[in-house]
Amino acid sequence: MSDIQITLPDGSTKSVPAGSTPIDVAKSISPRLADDALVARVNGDLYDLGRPIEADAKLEILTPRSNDPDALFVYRHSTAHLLAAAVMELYPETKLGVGPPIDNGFYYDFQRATPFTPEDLEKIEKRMWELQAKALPYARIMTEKNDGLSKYKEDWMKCELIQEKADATFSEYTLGPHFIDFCRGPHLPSTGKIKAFKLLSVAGAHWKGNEKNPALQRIYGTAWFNKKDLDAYLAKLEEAKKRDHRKLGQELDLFSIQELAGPGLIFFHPKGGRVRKILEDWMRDQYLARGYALVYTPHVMRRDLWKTSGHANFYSENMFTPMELDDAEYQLKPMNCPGHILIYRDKLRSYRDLPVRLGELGTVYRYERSGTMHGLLRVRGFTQDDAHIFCTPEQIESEVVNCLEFAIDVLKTYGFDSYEAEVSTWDGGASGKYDGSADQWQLAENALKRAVESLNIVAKVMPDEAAFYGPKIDMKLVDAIGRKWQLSTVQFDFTLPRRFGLEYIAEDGKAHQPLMVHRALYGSVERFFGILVEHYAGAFPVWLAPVQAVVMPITDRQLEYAQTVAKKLDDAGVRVHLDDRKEKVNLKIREAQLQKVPYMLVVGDREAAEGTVAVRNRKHGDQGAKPVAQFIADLQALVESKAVTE
RNA sequence: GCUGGUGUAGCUCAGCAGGUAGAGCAUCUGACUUGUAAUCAGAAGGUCGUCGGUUCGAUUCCGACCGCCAGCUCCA
Repeated sequence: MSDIQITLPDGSTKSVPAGSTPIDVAKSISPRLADDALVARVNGDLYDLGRPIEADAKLEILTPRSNDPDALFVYRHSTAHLLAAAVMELYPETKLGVGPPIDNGFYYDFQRATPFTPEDLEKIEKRMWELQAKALPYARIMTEKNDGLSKYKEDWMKCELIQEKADATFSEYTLGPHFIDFCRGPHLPSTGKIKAFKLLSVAGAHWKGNEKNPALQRIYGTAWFNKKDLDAYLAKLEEAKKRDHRKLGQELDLFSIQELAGPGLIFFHPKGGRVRKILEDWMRDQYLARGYALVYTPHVMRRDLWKTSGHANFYSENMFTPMELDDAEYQLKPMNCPGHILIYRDKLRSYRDLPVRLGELGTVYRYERSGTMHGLLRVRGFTQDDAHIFCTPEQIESEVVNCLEFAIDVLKTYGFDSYEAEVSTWDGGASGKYDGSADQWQLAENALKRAVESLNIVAKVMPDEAAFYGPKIDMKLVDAIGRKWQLSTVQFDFTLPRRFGLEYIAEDGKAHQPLMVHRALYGSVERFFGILVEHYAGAFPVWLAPVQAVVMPITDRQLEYAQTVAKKLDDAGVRVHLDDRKEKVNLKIREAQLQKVPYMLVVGDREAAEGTVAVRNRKHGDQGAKPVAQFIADLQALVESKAVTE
């Protein structure tokens, strides 16, 4: 048998007989490596440790310490198989769907007449650990397609997959005596390598994600290389639960959703309203400072308008149904763009007028399917910080740059340090599903890419992810606990200017069609508000806090002094509340802490005599006494700098 | 919309193998004048999501609907 050359990651080579497996090589390097090995990467492809290598190759042995996302994926995929094997032992009549790894874990889809209960999950998890302890091998078997189909005749979903995806010969993996799965692999050598996992939930799903297909039961789980990582992840889930804006929204009395009014419709309470005003004022001021004009457009408009814009056609399932009025049909607006377009079109525009930037905090109504609403994040009525820019081809690059700078400013202002950008482009026109000319797409996509470059933004290009009416760039922020949220979007639109026949008179004296850019930076004010609540866990920075300070007299002897303190703060523009109840300070402090008020100002006889307040900060506790004027000045400095620490 | 779960006082929750409900907090009243995370006592508060069915009798069992939750699908 001839030898082959194996090149290792450090550049060294090893000569081994052809047909050697990665685990053979690992053993020859060190027993410990062989022991830790999970999976191999051979010339960039993932291989089972026991799969022979036939020719010269680059080899990398992946272990938990490799910190390699592919290794974790294989690990989670194998855990999904472990789940399925346990289910098949306990409930042999179950039909198997698919079981892929996902971010943080895995799932497996099953079809079974009776639903899995939480108790079933416990039973399954217990069985999984039993199979884990047996260190069962994941064995790879090669099968002829025809044999495979008859082997899986009991499992219609697997047959469908084999029909669609399998080559003439395909791989399968067994795990124990009761489980075999059509699967590309690779997998861990044995269940003994799986050290930390937990089943999390069972939820409905449809075969191939199509709701016309049969409903399946999906069991979700999470899996990690070790218990510490698992515990850290579970702690993160707990933390996310604590930050849930729906829970905090109620506890902090920020907003509510009323059953009598309908789902997906938000009521901002006084405290939430106070914060929202700050967000809105900031945004409107920025619009004016950055050369946008503020406009207001109606909430209902004739259906004819929505026919012209095309929304009555391609967007109708997202619109509230029309209402009859004076023999005409009217419809609530799902978008602000047609309104802004009507303002643009209301007079003849010269190239000298461009760019025209029309901005509005426009409340739109969209029909969302009943099961899809989620707190403030997914609603039926929401307010976009929406602007439309009409410009010449020469202007688009600088307009895009301005939008992106603005978007980054939003992130910085609200305390988000990290973000990601995605440029979504078309397919080059191959499918015909995109509107607009190749010239337009090229112009716009180049402008987006150049803008991103000039600002040193790292952006992923997403081919064939554009809207049908134009390319776009989306910004995603990363919050305090590492979650990503889609926020700002800047989108070109080649369709609406044509549909509405928009024009400007250029230097050549002829009418040209302007380019149009949609852009929303908060996205939706409601949604952004929700993201802020979760990011700050309800403890808004001082400049955003609905109540910035609570004055707490210790006894009613200091009531009068407390009132003068509160008045001074109020006069200085501080959002202050006077807690003049006949209650103990301990209680007042506790409640203010729970309400996450940044400053508690205790006033007793000493403070009254000295003209001071005893400052307690929600995070740092007792800060000692300060003259009232000093406290005001300090707080104003925090507000002025929009500080996120206090 | 689909699958599964769920819905008891303002909030968090207990209870009921079918005999019209209970706690803590909040609210109200009274007492306590209190120094950095809950003072004490009393009172009041619910057509047990809605409608219908079974039953002598339903908050409890059954059905439909509505809302909420976890997902699917979709998306700002």
